[in-house]
Amino acid sequence: MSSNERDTRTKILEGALALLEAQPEKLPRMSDFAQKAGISRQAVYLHFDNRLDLLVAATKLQDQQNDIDQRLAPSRSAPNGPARLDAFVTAWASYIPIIYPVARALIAISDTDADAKEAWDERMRDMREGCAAAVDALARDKILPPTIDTKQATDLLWTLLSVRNWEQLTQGCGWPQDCYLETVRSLALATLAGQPERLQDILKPPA
Amino acid sequence: MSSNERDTRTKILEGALALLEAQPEKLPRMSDFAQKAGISRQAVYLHFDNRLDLLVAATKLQDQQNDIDQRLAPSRSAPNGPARLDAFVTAWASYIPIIYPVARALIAISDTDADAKEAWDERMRDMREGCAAAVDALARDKILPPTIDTKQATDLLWTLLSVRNWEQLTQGCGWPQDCYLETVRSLALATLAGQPERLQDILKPPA
DNA sequence: TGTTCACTTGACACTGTGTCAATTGACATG
DNA sequence: CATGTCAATTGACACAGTGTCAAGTGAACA
Repeated sequence: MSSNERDTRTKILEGALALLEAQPEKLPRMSDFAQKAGISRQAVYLHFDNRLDLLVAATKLQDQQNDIDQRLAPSRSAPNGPARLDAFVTAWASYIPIIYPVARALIAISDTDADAKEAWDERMRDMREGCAAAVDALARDKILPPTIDTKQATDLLWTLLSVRNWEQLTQGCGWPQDCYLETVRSLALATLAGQPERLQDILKPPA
Repeated sequence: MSSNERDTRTKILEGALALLEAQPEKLPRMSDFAQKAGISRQAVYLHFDNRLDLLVAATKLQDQQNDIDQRLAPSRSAPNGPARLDAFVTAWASYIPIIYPVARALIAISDTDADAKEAWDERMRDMREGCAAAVDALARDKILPPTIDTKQATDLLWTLLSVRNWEQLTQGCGWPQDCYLETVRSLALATLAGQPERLQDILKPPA
């Protein structure tokens, strides 16, 4: 039954998401995914070629469930460069905690698996396009500091917004999410939209 | 023979460093280390408990060979806050490319091995002290923006200077080292030493 | 001559991934 | 009712890599 097949597949994926979210520091094994879904380990391979395939499918499900396009809509319709930058930073920075557990697993296997690295890199390339669009909007408004070219500005914004930086600040340094968000917004606006005064109102101290 | 024993040990470590530097994206196996040193795989275990032990020893050898203390001396003797920050950023940012291959291996196994994570975290804690010292110097000079407390400033500087960010900008985005260094210096001074005009003279474009 | 000790050889246990083949059981269709 | 289909199960296997163990070798040293 085709609907049955879908059911099991999504049961695996939702179980996998639950497992990853429960303990983001642990990397579940294929047998853990199977157990969580209530099926045999081998049955997982009836639905996914391998671990990477499963994780990629999980990220796609997650993007779908969280309507990533809608989240980015305010950025796309922003009236000017700084507003666009602000909206994009806010959207992405708010999305990171949601995708973090799966992203973490993908990053972890990227260190040893070239295919996984490619999958993660592609994901980040997509995010980079959002950075590039925001930077372009700033450039059109002639707001970008003249000594910074757009490629470099994009690289900088892209790096500022990396999952690893979010991880270090919120997980490692204990920053609450709203503090992270405010800081990153201020930093982006100050550095790329020439609004250094933003730096003055950064930063509620971490709780 | 005790001197002989030392010889083999350092032969392994130097071989390991050479191997890691040759292909930083590949993670050599224990047998690769052995082969490079011209001994059997099991002999490696006569000198190191395990893979992590070997990698940690390699980082220590590297710190020793590169006289990390001397590199940080200019920072410690800087006459004021901004000079100290500048010297520290320069010293660390210049050191990253040297330690990167080994760091990369350590980070990679950190994703799955809790002991490795602890070893790497400890290394980063040491680096963090340098950040904290620079931030304290700025605070003493009353240069730190008043809304940023020292903990937060330290976290920010620490994150800016992370190996992952260096990796993304130089390896991922293709920035030459001097461009990375200039950018990071400017960013640190603009954000923490209230010198936003530094942002104007950032950034030779990447070659 | 005999002891010591670094090192070798070859085996093994263990973990985890991915593959394969035979079997079961439910369901649908003729 | 008989048949075929198909998801899922069971149990086995190959493979890679880490770390352990035991017996043996050979050179230096006493």
